[in-house]
Amino acid sequence: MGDKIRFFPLDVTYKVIDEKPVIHLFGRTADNKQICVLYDDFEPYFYVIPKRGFDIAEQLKNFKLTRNNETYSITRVETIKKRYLGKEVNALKVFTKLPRDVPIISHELKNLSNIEAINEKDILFSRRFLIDKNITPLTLYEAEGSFGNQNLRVPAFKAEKIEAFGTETFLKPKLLSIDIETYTPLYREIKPEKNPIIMLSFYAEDFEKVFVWKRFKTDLDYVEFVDSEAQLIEKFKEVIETYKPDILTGYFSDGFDLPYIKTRADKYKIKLDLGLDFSELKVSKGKVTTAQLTGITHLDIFKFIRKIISGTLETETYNLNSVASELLGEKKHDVDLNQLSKAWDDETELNEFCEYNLNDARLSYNLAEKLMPTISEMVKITGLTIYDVNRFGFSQLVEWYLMRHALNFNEISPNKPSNDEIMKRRLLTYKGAFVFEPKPGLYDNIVVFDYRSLYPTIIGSHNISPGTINCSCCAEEATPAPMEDNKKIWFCSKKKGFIPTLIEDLITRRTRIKEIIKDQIDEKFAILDARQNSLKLLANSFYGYLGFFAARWYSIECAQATTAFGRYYIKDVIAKAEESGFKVIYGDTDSLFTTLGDKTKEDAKKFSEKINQELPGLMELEFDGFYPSGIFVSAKVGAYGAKKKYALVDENKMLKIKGFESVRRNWSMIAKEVQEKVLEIILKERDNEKALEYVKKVVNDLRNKKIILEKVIIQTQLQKEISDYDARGPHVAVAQRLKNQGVNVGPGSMIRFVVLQGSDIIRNRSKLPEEIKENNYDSDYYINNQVIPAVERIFNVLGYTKEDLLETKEQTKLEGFF
DNA sequence: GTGCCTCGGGG
DNA sequence: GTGTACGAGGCAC
Repeated sequence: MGDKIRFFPLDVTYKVIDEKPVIHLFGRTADNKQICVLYDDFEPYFYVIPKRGFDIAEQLKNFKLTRNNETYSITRVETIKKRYLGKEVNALKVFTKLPRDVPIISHELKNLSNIEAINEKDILFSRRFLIDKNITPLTLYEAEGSFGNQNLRVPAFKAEKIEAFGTETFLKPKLLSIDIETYTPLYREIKPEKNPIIMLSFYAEDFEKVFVWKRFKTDLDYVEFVDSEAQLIEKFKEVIETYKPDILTGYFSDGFDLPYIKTRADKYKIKLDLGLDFSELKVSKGKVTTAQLTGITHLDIFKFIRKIISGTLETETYNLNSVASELLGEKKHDVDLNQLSKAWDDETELNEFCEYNLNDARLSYNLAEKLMPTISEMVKITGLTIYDVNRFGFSQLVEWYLMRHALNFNEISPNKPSNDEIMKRRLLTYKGAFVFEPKPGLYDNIVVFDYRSLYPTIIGSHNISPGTINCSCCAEEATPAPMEDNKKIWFCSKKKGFIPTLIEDLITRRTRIKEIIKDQIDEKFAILDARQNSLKLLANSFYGYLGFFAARWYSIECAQATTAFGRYYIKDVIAKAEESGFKVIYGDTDSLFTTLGDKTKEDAKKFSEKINQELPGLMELEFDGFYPSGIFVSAKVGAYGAKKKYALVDENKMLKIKGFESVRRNWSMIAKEVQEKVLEIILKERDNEKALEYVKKVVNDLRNKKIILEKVIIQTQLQKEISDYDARGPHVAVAQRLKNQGVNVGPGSMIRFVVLQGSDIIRNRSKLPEEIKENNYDSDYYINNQVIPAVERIFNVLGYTKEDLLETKEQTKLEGFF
């Protein structure tokens, strides 16, 4: 036999060479060199399930289709016993010559009679390969074969055999981060077709560089001048070609940096043929834009953060500054980007912008490095590439996890629903979680309990799965799910289903890891912690997946049964808590907030232990925390209290705010500021009067124009051409005036305005901050439409009305007289 | 409830 | 490329 090499796969694609699909596995060898392992012994296939009692294998073997002078045929057919949603079927595994034949032939077969179903016909060949050969990116494999010639940027190794080699993981892929700054004057939209890239920065472990195409005096050693934007783009290529990263990363680089670079490169007819097979940077534009390079993994760290870990972050905004502050404790440089284009035009020095540019690349790099353990654990659990894990949502991660394991269970994966089916499914709703409405108020000594992984443990413990539902074997003796309507749903009690088995496996793996890391503080901790977290995230997504309209394993009955059990268990624990003398103030889905009353924290812990003795399977109630004080706020509309809207302060005086108005940019700074400060005074200082006085002071300051203009600016983005607006809000009116002044505003322009005093309608009183000479903003507008709504509900809880907040100091005094 | 509009990330 | 594309929240009606 030939040579042997060991390597970590990172990216996979295939090419048709000599009428044969050849898998290309790009990665790095154990001795740290880039490589492409080729494999040509994998055939495209799909499944046909014939109608019971019909043998159509021969008929399929002879199938031929001619279209546009091309012949499509089935190369061979295997008869194979499989399971489909838990039931045994005699399936036919139908092979074709090329991957592209699969959709064409399978589509044509639909017309044949005696076919029950056609499955697994839309699984990308590369992904199919990873599943069938049980290859997981980032883990070590040994390939046997020989080096050969291919037109690639890296050595090609033609493999006859690829086998797992131990459990080693590729821990340190070579990361390179990029960031660009573009020419975008104030009030203009970001426009790649029109405006140039003016700076480009790179950051890596041992490399930092900022390219700029205008010269100025600088002491920054990482700044390198080039003569034109075209040269800057050439540098972009050159650095990637010479640095040879495994992963190219950026913040929102799928949606911004790489598409922008591509648009500019097209303008100069520069080919971005950076793929390791010399293919070009591929930008696909839809509602969601993606940028892909063959062989080099493009990681948009923003996308991963927003899609996968946003739930575990405190911040509600996912811009680089907030995310970096929370995860890294570092911020973006405080630079007014509006001045960049002006400085560029004025030919002044750009040092602070270069520093800013490099720092952004550095932050993305550090974020990518920090999240690498989570990403690679997700890769190892799902078997998908980093590129896919980065872009998939939870439902897709669950789906691919299921598809990978379907093979081990000898299950055929169900098909994706048709559009019609999706439309039907979208219309179906069902009862969700139970919410114990909070009575608005300020509370002391709050104890929080929650069911650990409630839905996953329910699915596991009650064997909830499309393959175990209403089985005939248990029709007589099974205990049905606690549905409140008359619907009778039960799940097999004799045989564990496919989905419950997988979800319990995830839960027990996680529990085991949590046991191990209890007494581990070394460098292994980060990896194990990332692993347990990934396992949790995936397990938690199963329930949503079962009820997700586009899911292959969709089952609304399973989703319904899951929430029915959930309601049963939370109501059960609420009743038991009250029986035991705790006063329940709030409960939602899987958690329970009670006040201690005359009980102690120890009593609370004992209570959860007692509950646990009665719970089935892996279900468990946890004592989640103790908070000296907290506030629950009522919702503005509807008969319900405020779901998920509360603020707590813990024993370390840390404020935990949930569900308050997300801080959107179309709120003025003063409104955001007041809300945060009020919660702080009430919960930390326990001084309602002080909070009230604080608001009154702000209201008063607004009346007396003592609040600076900067804090009352409202920002709204123009979404379309001014003429296309039916509803002409204030920002549209301001944009119109800007346009009349000759400023080119259009879709994307950020309109900043201040509402001035007067009696006219609001849009006629909205002015640009630059047009305003004194603080003649409309105090009443800011008081009534910004500041008061931000805190009104908080004060309602404390027994104050809007009127109390609005009393001026003078009026207070007057009242004293009466 | 439906439909329209806006935001988000990036400069 | 075994093709194709957001998701949630506020507001007016």
